[in-house]
Amino acid sequence: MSLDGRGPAIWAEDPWTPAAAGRRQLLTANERACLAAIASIVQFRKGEVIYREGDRVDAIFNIIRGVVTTYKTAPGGGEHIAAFLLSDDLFGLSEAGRYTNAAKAITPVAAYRLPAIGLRKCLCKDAELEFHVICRLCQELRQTQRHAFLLSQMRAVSRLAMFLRLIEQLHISRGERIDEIYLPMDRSDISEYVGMTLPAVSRAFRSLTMRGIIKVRNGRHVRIADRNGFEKITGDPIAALGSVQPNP
Amino acid sequence: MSLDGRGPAIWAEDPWTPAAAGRRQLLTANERACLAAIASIVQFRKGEVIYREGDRVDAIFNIIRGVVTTYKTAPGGGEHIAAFLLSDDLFGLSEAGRYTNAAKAITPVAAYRLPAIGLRKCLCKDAELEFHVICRLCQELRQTQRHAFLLSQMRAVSRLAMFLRLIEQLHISRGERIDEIYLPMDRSDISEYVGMTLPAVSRAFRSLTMRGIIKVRNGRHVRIADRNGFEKITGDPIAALGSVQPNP
DNA sequence: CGGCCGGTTGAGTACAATCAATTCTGGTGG
DNA sequence: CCACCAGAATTGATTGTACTCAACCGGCCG
Repeated sequence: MSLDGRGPAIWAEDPWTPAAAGRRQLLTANERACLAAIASIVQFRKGEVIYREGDRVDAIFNIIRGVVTTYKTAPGGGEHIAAFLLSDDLFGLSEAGRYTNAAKAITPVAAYRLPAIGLRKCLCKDAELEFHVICRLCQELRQTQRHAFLLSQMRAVSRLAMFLRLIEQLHISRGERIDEIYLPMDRSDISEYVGMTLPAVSRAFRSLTMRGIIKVRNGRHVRIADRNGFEKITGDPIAALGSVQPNP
Repeated sequence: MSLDGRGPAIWAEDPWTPAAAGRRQLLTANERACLAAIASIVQFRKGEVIYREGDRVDAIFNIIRGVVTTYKTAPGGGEHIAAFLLSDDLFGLSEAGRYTNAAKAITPVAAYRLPAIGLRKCLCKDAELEFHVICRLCQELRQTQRHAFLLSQMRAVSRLAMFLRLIEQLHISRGERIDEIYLPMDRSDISEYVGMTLPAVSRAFRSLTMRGIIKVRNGRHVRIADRNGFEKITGDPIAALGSVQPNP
């Protein structure tokens, strides 16, 4: 069991620190080593199912590289993607000892596998570590709330624009330089995340493109061409804070 | 500052304990006293706004009695309700020192107000307490994921049925005996939670009623008349677990 | 009694779902 | 290198659902 030279990693902002010091590595070398001691490294092929909804929880995962989705199957048979997870993200949320969602790799994935029992021991020993997990959970919760907010929008273009903003923020919060948003998932994944059909996603892309709001290259690279119009659609709270609001 | 005789309370299940021991009080008398020491009790009238999105976070709240909603305002001006919070729930999620949602009381509310600084000190002193907060956050996260799942449904009746199931589960997990689901919120709140217009909610109620799936009394009391039909619509995972799964 | 609020109902319309056909793209093998 | 193929993505035509706007009920309170 190689340790990849470093060990598990958790990145998050402290939700209570006002100075947006930005996302940073939360774990000390010590903590990473402690986690590494119980972890093994696992690999998944593109498209491979990692676990199913309702399976007994034996482990939590910490992504090293690649993209994972968690998802649920609707009564009608349709799939609903709950989240896209990237490197350093955790997944394996459970309820009463069972996974609440299924998970699958949508790219080749490498991850640390942290057995639940060992992890729990680590947590109870280290209050600092626990606090970091709390920070990460808060971030996860905010992200899921944003997802729900997106889904509550009635117009398809709003949903797609908000989706693009979410992905953009994801990249930004990782400190990646971006003039262009890279979409690691295909259109079908997007449609399952934003709660529309695949053709509707395609049309929404076209609508935004033809209005000059975005420019699409290669299907997976999107550039915000008209930031103003874009924010008018998404109601970007960050921009709203930054820009002036003289008379409400 | 009275302590209400007991002090702050957090209820949750341990997500990793398979034996569904059910929801229970997580805090020891000690911990409750510790929290009580920094807490004050606050009251809000029905309809009163507790804080706004983007306000500086000075405190987290723990509900004693009453119902609170957290919500966001959409670009178009519409409101989106992120969650309904009941007694013993926590609210005041923050990002970079600011509230991520607004909060308002939809009934008269009494709550403990826990200053953020003091709370943080309490947390870092007590690994046990932190673990309980983690349990609670996981529960919150699951709830929000279910909300997103609900919102991803395309048919209005599905959304409403799932909403009713959510509220039912809420009551059940609190150990309340229920033959009838009580809705503490009005139709407008429901519409803002399930992402539809108010008339659409009304029609969905009527549709379920006329199909014999539910019976409505007084607008705020709903009984599941046809549990089978109901679960066919919601795809109840609990029922799915309860039913046979001979070969996984 | 009359206004007000929460809730329901009705008519018309617009948007996205549906089903299906077509184009585009990347990868493979001749 | 190009032809071919399979999957992804776009486009088209039609239908249906839920939004929109507006009128209407019924209880509650002044």
